[in-house]
Amino acid sequence: MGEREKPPVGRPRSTASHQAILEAARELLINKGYAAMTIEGIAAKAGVGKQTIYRWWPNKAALFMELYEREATEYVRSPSLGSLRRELVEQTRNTLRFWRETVSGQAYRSIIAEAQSDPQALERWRQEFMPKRRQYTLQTLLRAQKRGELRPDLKLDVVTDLLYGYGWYRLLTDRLEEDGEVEAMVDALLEGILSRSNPS
Amino acid sequence: MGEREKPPVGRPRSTASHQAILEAARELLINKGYAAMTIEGIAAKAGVGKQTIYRWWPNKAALFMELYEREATEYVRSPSLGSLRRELVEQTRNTLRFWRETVSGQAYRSIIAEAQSDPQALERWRQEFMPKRRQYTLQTLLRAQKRGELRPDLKLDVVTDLLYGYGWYRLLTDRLEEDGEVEAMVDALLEGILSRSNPS
Amino acid sequence: MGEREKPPVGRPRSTASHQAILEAARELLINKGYAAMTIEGIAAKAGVGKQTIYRWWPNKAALFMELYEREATEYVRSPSLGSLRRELVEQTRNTLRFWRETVSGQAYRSIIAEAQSDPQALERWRQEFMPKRRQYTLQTLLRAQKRGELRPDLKLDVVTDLLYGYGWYRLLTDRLEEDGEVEAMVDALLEGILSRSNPS
Amino acid sequence: MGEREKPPVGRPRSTASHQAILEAARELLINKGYAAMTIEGIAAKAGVGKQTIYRWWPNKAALFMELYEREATEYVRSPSLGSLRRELVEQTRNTLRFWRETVSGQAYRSIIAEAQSDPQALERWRQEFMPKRRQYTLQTLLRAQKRGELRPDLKLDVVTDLLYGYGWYRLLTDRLEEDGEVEAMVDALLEGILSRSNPS
DNA sequence: ATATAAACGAGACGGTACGTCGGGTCTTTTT
DNA sequence: AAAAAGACCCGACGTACCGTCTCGTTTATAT
Repeated sequence: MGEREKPPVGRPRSTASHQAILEAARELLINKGYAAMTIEGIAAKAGVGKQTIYRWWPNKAALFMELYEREATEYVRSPSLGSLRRELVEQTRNTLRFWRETVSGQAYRSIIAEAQSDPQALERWRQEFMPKRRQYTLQTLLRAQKRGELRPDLKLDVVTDLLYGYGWYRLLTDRLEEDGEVEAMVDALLEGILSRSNPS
Repeated sequence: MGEREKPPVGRPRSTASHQAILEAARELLINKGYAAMTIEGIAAKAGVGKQTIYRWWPNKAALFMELYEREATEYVRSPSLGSLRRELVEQTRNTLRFWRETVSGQAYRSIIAEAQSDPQALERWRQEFMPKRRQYTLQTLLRAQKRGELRPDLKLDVVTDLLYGYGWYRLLTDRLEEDGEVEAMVDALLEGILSRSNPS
Repeated sequence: MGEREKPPVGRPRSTASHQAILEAARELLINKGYAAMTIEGIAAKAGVGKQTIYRWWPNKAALFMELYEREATEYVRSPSLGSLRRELVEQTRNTLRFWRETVSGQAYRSIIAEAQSDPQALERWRQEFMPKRRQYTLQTLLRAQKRGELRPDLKLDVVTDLLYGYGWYRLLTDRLEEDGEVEAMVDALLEGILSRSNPS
Repeated sequence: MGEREKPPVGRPRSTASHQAILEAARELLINKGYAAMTIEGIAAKAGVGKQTIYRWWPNKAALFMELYEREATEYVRSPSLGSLRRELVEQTRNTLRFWRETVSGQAYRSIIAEAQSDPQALERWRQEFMPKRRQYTLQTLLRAQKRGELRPDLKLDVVTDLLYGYGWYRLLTDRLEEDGEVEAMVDALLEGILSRSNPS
């Protein structure tokens, strides 16, 4: 009945190498930046054969996704704070802060960049990676909708696109510094930009 | 008083080569995609020395900006259509269509990608390139604000970030196909997402 | 006591590539001449990455020394022919013939030429290459000296310089054709040029 | 009847440029060595267009011959010193010293080298340049032969080859330093290398 | 104990593109 | 007509990584 996992034969994967590779990649990224973070360099720094990297990750992007996942969950959550406004502000600011303060934020830029010239990578990423990230925002919106705070006909995916797009745009144009604009953005989105006296 | 332009000495820049380079780059991009569009390849196809390319453009990104500018202006404008809603919908859809239908759209993705690993390129780009693009959206918003359609306290830059972010996000996740979501997005932005009966 | 050869690690050197490189170099030299025999061309013809050449030879000169050594030993020896006169004539004519008839002779000119603008190459060459070549002449002279044919106070290195210099001079001025002058040269060297009736 | 030199039309050759080119070439040779002495570099240093160099000299070798000729005549002569032995020793040592102490000696190595890959240059050089150089040695030998010092059947060209070959060999293997070997060489050549008691 | 299997480090391999350098030519304006 | 300036095409340079491919070695399970 239940799937039978036949126990693996042969030498098991070396956790030491696994760790060394991720650590070397991380350091290279911090110290030299993305361009200088080559597979060749990672292998050398980690004291590992190149093949060992290629055995476990198909490319750099995949390697970085692993780095990213490890750090992201600590920063970005979907907490209940009572008010949707506060929740969205908090969530957006946390995301920008995460990108600003950790290596993985930089990696994220790199992953996005790399996906632009590699359709397969982009597809894989859209399938496996993005939904996990978008769910936090979607959950928040969904809760609010259930509370009756949101217009019932609203397409939540579109709103998520707006919120995510805003974040990406600031990330990719390197404008992650803390300013008051996140509140203004959330306010515009919640209330709309039209003047109430003159609904179009 | 008046600037004195001393006439240039030496062989003048060859417009033929200039054109040939841009054309070769364009064709390579169309046929083989961004990754295959190498400086080496462009030079060969254009019948030009590599040095001639390096003499006039510091890198591929710069070369593509020139390509992009040429095509973009035909697609994206800031027309007066009476209603802000119609203008924003039109503008956003035109932008997505431009990216979808022309080579330059693909190039745009590449430029964004490349800028992520080259801070100088990004800076240059933010200075020289982005304002020219953003102005179309800003003008539209400004006109509406003058007509009294928009809340007077609104930060137009924040709204532009939202609109531009939305576009980028769809571009970079390869979701440029025509769907009804642009209208929904503009509607959410104009009217806000909160239910009216229950303003937060 | 016995030397401990630690077994080599990693992929072993490919003899096929080694051979292909030498063969390609040889053919290019024959067909197109020295100037056209570029590293780039050799790599292409041999179906080999450029790096593979640079990994094993520091420059073209080194590559050719290997070619040269292979052919030279068949032509130039230090045979015992009974008479020193016959031995020197034979040896000198064989050398000129070798240079005249084989590709390596032409290469030799090129190596000499290249060494003139590369002090390190010259030094390496003097250390590793020249002694092997000079030994054939030196052995011949040494045998004769032991037989008592030569003046016992003679500096054999100086005589070798004279003989080798003569050969080089004819090589480098492109006068390798067979003529009677080798015998005359050896005769002058053996007997001296002074008239016996009037020793200076 | 008499040849009519039609007066030159247009801007006359600039002696300033001519001098500047030679001087720049000389300095580059001294300071950076032959490899770094490029046409490009000479033009830049002399403040001259490359074309101006190509207009007057077909290649680097020709340019250096001009440099060489200027200096050589001061060092190497064919003086009468009474004894052939003294004359040959003096002449050979002067030649080596000239090559060792002046820039032109280095240039000579370069010219020889360059001629190896340029048959036309070699031919031109053998016709125009070498006879002028060889005559000093030939004159010395001829005087001695007339005095009856030399074996009357001797081919003087062969002896000149030996002497010149010896010099070239030391030049090209970078062994120009003063040692006692020149005397030993001349002695071997004059007296022969065979032991008198046992003529072969 | 001994086979079998997989992962490992090391490093050579065929390639592709890089960015630079210099050669020799061509095209301007200036002298 | 010659000069300076400098852009042009060309081709080779030596380097950096890519992703793949042997090797000999190590570390497990299966017999």
